[in-house]
Amino acid sequence: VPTPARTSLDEIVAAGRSILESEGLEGLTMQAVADAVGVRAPSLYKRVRGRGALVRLIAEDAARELGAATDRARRGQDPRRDLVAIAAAFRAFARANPGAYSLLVARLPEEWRPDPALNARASEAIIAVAGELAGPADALPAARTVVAWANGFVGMELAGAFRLGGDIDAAFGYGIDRLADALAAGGRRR
Amino acid sequence: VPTPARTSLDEIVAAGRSILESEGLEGLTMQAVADAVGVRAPSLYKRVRGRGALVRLIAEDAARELGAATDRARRGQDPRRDLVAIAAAFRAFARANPGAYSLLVARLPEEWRPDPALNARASEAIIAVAGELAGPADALPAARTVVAWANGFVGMELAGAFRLGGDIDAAFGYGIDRLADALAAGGRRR
DNA sequence: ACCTGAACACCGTTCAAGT
DNA sequence: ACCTGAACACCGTTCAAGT
Repeated sequence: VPTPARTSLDEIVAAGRSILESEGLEGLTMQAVADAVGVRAPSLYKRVRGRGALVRLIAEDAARELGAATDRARRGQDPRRDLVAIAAAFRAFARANPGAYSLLVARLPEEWRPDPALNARASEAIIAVAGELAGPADALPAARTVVAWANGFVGMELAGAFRLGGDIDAAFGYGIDRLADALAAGGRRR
Repeated sequence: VPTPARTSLDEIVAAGRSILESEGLEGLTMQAVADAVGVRAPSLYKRVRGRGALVRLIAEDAARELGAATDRARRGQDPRRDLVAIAAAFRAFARANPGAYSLLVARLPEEWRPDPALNARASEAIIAVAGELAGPADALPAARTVVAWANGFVGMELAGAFRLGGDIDAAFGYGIDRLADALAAGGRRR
């Protein structure tokens, strides 16, 4: 007599993501997830290979969401406006999902890391726009400069590393403006 | 009859840092540290409050080292040269000490985090130079832009996030050049 | 004063046994 | 086909007992 399924992979991933946000990565235990979905811990292994695989599924779920958010921010008319809008969407996602965002940038064991293709997809929009601003020859280093800045800014903000006071929103605006100027100037130089 | 000390706090921190680099943060267990210094795990608690405190001591040790390295890179003659040199020193430290560097930027429980003052000290040099380039009015946001970019770039490099090929060294050079241009231009505008 | 074994509560994971 | 309790190896940490 087959036992009816009492949970699902989607439910497990969603519960895990919620626990990650409220309890952090150390709080994301198989026991906590099992409790949340109403099952005993060993049962989780019917649907996930283990904790590392669950972490990875959560990261991939978040990467897809981040990619969709940055895509929505891009309108395709004015590259500079798009750059600002994508950066804002990126930051908004990280602030709304600090646990998941940290997972996307953390140095984790290989098996825990999200599919590289998904991570690439999450920076697709910003790469395209950076290329439009800096010119095709500099598209890749320009995109890397913007993505690195955005990742670093948001990461420091989440880590509470901006401790000297001042207006963080203004610093974000200053940064994206200066970067947009710099990429456009670098492109014109050729 | 007092037992002679068989290890020291310095030795424990050094062993912990070495294990962090070779085995990662999950591999940094009290057992592994105890083995490395030739003592049983409970003995470590005579010198460290617990694993979180040890992680914090390691992070603070690394922050001091990073601060010293960026200080050495700054000569105080040409701000633009200094900016490039400091960024290079920053990146070199992170590549030589990826485990410790990740600790400095990771989102960790409050008790594990290094003393904010030490973290601030590690970015002191870059803040001063960014101020010289961008002008006193923009010193803080300018410094934050540079530090965010450097943190983000190095973090992505360590996480293996640059997967589209191309020359990573060139991208680093491109970024620092564009940022130096942009800060100087932003300052002149006033 | 420092070190140790034993113990406790907690992990992740496996697996035979249940339905 | 899915779920479970029991078990195993491993954590961090405490503490009484040793020297």
